[in-house]
Amino acid sequence: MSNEPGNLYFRSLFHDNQHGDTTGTSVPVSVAGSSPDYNPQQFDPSQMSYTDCLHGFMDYNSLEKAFGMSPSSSEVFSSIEGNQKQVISPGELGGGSENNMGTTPNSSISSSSTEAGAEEDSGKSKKDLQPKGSEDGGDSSKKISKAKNKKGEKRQKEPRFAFMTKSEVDHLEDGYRWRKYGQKAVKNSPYPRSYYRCTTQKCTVKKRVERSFQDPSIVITTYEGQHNHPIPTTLRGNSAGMFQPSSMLTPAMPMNLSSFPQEWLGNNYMSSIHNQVSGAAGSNYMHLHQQNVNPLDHHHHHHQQYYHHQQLPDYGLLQDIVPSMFKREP
DNA sequence: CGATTTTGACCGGCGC
DNA sequence: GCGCCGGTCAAAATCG
Repeated sequence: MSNEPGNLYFRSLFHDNQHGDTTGTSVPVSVAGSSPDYNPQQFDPSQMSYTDCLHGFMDYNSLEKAFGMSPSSSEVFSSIEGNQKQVISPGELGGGSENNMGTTPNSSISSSSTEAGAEEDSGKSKKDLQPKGSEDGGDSSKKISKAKNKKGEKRQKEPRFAFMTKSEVDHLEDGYRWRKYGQKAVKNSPYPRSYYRCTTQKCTVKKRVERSFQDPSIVITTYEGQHNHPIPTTLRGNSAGMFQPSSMLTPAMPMNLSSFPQEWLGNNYMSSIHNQVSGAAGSNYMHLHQQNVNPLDHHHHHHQQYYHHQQLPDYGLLQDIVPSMFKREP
């Protein structure tokens, strides 16, 4: 299914520059600056716990362990794999906001927040119908001989990491070079899903990009695998500069959405989580609430992040692994 | 002219 | 076993 389970970190970004994607160096980053309660100091001491957890968690080795990729701890989450069946509740997506996106698509999170009924239309008329065999003459030669992986390792168990981004552009600039290798229609969605692969040789990282069928302004990006090379383009984000809310704009810093969540989970991004995500630790997802964006701020580059996590097919829930980070502050 | 995108076919897993 | 479906391949088209 299209909405396959996965840990989804929902991030919302607002950029005024339309289609600045390929240039990629001007994506502004703000850190929850518009949140009324924003208080950078509150995270540092108290939230150190989950930040710390994330650091460990996002470390790749730890990630493997935590997700049961190493044999020693695999059984820990095997149960989680078994019972995850839930689907995102559409209503939860950005429930608090009104969809006033009509004129200012880049300034507010518009959640359709419709009920599950949205899945109806579309879907029909897939062009994927059977290949009409024959005609055309000699056919058989066109078979694809894929290199078989040697026995045991069939399916890749690469960790997948998905997040949602409110963006007008489908493909977000993250500093890496990607080559598109496929596109498929998503079931129950009018929007296609694109498949990208890192162009660096020997790098097997893949990436899927699709637009939410519920809220077209939201892009769901899923990274798979781990880059084994530095970012080909320029600089990377540093947590130092972005930590202070005053420096909402960090023009020199692209989004740097790497395939690794540690970069932005490890630093101040957590503050955004803490502030903007309201979720029940017991539920399987967290719903987002939108802080009001006042029109005056349109000229600012608001880059707000929301994290929305769902279930992962292979690795279980993030909150199950690191429950502390999903606790709501009283 | 090389690199990338487009796009239909093919593959393999899964459910019926 | 067949058909659906998500994912991938690769030839053709397009881009820079």
